Amino acid sequence: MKIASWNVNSLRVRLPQVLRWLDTQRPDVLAMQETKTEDKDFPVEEFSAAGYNAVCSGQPTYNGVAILSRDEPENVLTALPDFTDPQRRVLAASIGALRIVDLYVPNGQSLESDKYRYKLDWLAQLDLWVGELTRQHPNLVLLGDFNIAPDDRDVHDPKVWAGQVLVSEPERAAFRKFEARGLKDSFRLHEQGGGHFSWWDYRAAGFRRNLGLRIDHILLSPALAERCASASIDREPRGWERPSDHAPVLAEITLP
DNA sequence: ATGGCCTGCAACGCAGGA
Repeated sequence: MKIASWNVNSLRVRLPQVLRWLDTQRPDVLAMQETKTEDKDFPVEEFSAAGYNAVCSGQPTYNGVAILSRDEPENVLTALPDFTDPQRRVLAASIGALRIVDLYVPNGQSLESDKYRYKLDWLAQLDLWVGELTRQHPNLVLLGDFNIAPDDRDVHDPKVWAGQVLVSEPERAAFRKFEARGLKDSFRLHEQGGGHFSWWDYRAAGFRRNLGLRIDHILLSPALAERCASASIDREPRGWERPSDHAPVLAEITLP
């Protein structure tokens, strides 16, 4: 079972790349973020022709999440429970034996911004839900753009980034709470070194110089972490013409 | 070289991202 997450930064612009990537990698599940596409405009038929079911939760201009899967998605949820929010950032679906929860965590903008407060509140509400999810679903996958670099190995220049949004201590503490609930960062099951990133700034030749952050993650419940055969970041699409600023991240799980 | 880009919407600049 190959599971992937990709912040595509506009599905309208990136559809050809997503189709190309699906054709190459053939993941069983692809969770996308920042589709920036209303549900009525979602390219269901293009994905169907590629062999994928699709569920989506979008809005104009901003945010938007979607899950593609080879098997039929069931029990779809499109919001954090008990959290009123017009922003489309959450999509959950059961696919085969797995509960998939696709997240586009708020960016936060800066520590002084109202958007940072919103991010921390959002993460606190998510944590409450994750508590329920871990009890209800032994095969839980929590994945997406977390907009958090969990530790300094995940930052190209920790001194430059110290204390800034995406690396600040309250955000990292929120990430550790998911781990305290038993979820495992699949990438770190297989790689302990630094210098592995999932996002690079469009400016300053960030990708060429590997000035990036690892902020896209696939978290696995203990039962799935035991069966995680590999985890990786596919840098290739970041090198394509007109790329997303994020790379797809992958985890392979050997189901019985 | 200490700043550099991209997207959508609208309207010919802005907000937002990270």
